[in-house]
Amino acid sequence: MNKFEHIPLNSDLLRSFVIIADTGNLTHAADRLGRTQSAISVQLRNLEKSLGASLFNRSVKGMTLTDAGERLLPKAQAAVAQLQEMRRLFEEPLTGQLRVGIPDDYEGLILTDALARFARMHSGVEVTAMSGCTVTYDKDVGDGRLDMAVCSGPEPKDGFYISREPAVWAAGQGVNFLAVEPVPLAMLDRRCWWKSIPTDALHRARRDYRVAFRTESFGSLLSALRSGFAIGVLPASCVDEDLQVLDGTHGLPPLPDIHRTIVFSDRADMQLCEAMAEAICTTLQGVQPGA
Amino acid sequence: MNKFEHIPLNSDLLRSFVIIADTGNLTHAADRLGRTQSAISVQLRNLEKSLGASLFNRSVKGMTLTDAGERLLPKAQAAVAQLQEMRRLFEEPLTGQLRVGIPDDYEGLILTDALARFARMHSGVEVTAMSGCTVTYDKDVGDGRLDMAVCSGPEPKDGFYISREPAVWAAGQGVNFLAVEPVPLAMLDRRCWWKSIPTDALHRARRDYRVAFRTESFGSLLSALRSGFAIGVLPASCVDEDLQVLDGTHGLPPLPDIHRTIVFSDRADMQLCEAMAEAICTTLQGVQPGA
DNA sequence: GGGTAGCATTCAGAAAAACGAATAAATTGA
DNA sequence: TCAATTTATTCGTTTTTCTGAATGCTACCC
Repeated sequence: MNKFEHIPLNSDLLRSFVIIADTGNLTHAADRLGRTQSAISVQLRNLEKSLGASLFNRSVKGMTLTDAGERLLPKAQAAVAQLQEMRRLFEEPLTGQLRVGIPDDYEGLILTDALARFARMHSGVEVTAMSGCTVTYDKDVGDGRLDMAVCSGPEPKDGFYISREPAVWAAGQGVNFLAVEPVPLAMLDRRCWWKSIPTDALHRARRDYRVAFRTESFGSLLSALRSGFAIGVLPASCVDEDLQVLDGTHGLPPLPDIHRTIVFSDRADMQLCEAMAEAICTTLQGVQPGA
Repeated sequence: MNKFEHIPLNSDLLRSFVIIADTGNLTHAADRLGRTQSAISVQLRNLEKSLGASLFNRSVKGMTLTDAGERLLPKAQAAVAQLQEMRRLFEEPLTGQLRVGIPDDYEGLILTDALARFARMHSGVEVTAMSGCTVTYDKDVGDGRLDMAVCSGPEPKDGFYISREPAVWAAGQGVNFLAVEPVPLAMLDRRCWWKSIPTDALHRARRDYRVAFRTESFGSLLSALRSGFAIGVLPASCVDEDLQVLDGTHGLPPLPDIHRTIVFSDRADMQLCEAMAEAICTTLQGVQPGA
């Protein structure tokens, strides 16, 4: 009288699902879950079988959600978050100091939310945030000037892989750059990968361009694009109703994905880092669906 | 870079926790979970270790929640329910007919909620509910006149053990029966265990009593007690602010627990039964905390 | 066309969890 | 005091899951 099928979903499988969706990559997900790729592959297969629905379109570029997966994701995220929250019920509050570096580009805009969330949850921790360019963080963390840093770029760094999203060509609504030659380009003027992504891509596609707008501030870049003055490269999640995405049909070359990683210092208090990483992941999850 | 401690609680452990709390009995919980008693004992130990808190006071009478357990229970229930809900996202709606028997005592009052919940969730199922006395259900289910029935009584039936709660002596607020002899007793006049519980207990304690109120309706019994006219036996969850609980300090003997079980017909559609059982359990969980 | 990245699958072995059965310890009830 | 109930624990066995390493497949990129 005890053989009931209606057993709740296993939260471990669900967690794997969420992290595969975050990273869009089985291998990275497996790494983050502390499992092997084959184990996660099997887990996902079991989850899909148990639900009777396919959750991901597998491709050689990675895993993208199916409609069913898209429907499941927010609920799964909520469930996992709830389970994580429950653990905090019995934990004593964290204390200490934490120096964290976050990019000063679009992620800087988003991640202030993570800092606020963290401050609300762990009021005993004194956080020093530093907003700067990803490329220097590697060294800052290695040298112990930072405890942890969020890094993003076209190549995943060694560290705690968080998520990825496509980079896209963006322009203001209603503007047609199809015929314009050379293309007017708005770009970030930084000593980092942001600068070279658009020009490299255009070079490869042998498309002629001119730099019409140059700025160090990500906010200014967004404004320039919205105004219809030029086109440029943005992370997909930045595109809102004022912007349109341009692609191959407009004669523009494909762009690499942007990968997010967190790097940690050996000397850091990992409990604090972990809590901050959690806040960051949660914040980014809230943003991703709009991507 | 992947060794993180902050792993969400495992939902299987949490489910075990919820069901132990429901049943108040490791052995029954294990039965319901389709595991052995030793496995559940170990699971609980692991959950407690992982939270760093003790969740149950173990006694030879069963398991009762500690303060920590009391705090965790509602969240755990919500989390498990959420996981169960998620499964429904991908299931096709149930159809068919289901004949279910529910007691016409206090549970009948509560379980109409379960019927309503079930109807809302599974509109394709035609439910026929029958409200009557527990003792006849055994036969009705065995003979196939009912697909399932909720049974309650001072002894657990063979079947799907749901939960238990104490029976208590109750009287209207502000009334003092300490000195009254013989005790004025209000009782249910039924051919079932309800009738014999109070009288048996009083006999054993050699306390003199007289039957001051006799009714077949549970509602009337409640009214009689509230009015201060007599004392009687109620399930603990029925005691509200109009009633007081009497115990040994008032010279009244201890009472047995009331056990709830669901029995199923061999010929019933178990998918439907399962869904109904889930609705019933969820409803009762919502009530229990007030017990 | 060759190299690469990424997922699926396989297999032997290791590790973890549960079984089943038995026993200990504690407490209640007769 | 004895019997019954209930949880805790133990132990050898079985089942399940994961590892690690390898292989196949496919699509993409130079």
